[in-house]
Amino acid sequence: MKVATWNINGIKARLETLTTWLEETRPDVVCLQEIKSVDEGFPAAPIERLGYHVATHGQKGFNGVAILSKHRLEDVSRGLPGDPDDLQARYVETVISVPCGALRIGGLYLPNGNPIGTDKFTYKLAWMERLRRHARDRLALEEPFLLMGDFNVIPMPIDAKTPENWLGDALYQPESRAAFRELLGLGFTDCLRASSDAQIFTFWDYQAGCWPKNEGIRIDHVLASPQAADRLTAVGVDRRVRGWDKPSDHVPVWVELDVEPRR
DNA sequence: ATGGCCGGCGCAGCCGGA
Repeated sequence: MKVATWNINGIKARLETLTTWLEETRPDVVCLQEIKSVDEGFPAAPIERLGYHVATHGQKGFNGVAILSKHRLEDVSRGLPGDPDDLQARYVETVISVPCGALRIGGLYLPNGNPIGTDKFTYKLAWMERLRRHARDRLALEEPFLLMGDFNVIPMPIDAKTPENWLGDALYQPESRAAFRELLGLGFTDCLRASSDAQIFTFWDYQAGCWPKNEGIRIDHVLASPQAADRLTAVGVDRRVRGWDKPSDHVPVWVELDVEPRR
């Protein structure tokens, strides 16, 4: 089973890019971030025609997440628990039936947090604390669980081509990185880093020729619970998609899991 | 050459992004 995450930076601007990629790579499940659409405005029909069920959690203008799945979506929940006053659409979770049982998937769009020293950064850290609590509760279920999406955190110096350029940025603050490490410390595996020590990026800014110069960062992550990590068979980043016409500034990150029953 | 983008909203130019 192939499960992917992709910050598509606007579903309406990226629909053709998305359907082309879906037809080429045929993932079973896709978590999307930054759909920048309300639920009613999400172009579900062309995606459903490719065999996907669609669950959205959108808002007007920006943010917004979605899950696409070839398998029926069960128990879809929208929003990250812990703050009823938080109206930003950044988290969606679902359960999918697979041969070995249930696979739980949480798709997230973690706040950017820039500029530091403002309420935006405070919001980022508060959101990460809510995520830690929620993730802890989910891990207690001891089931295969993937927590994936645009984390807006550069975990380590190797995860940026030029880390010194990010020293004043919310994505690379000690507090942001520590909160990400705390998540891992709960028992998650950072799937990409577990599979390779290489420098691999998932985002290249549109500005300043970042893509041709390969001035990238790794901020899109797939975290696996122990029960999911135990079934991990492959990890990849679809880097080539950044070179397509009208690309998102992020590229898809995916994992493959063996979901067959064990004796 | 020392600056260079993009999407949404809505129809100009600002907001938000990373």
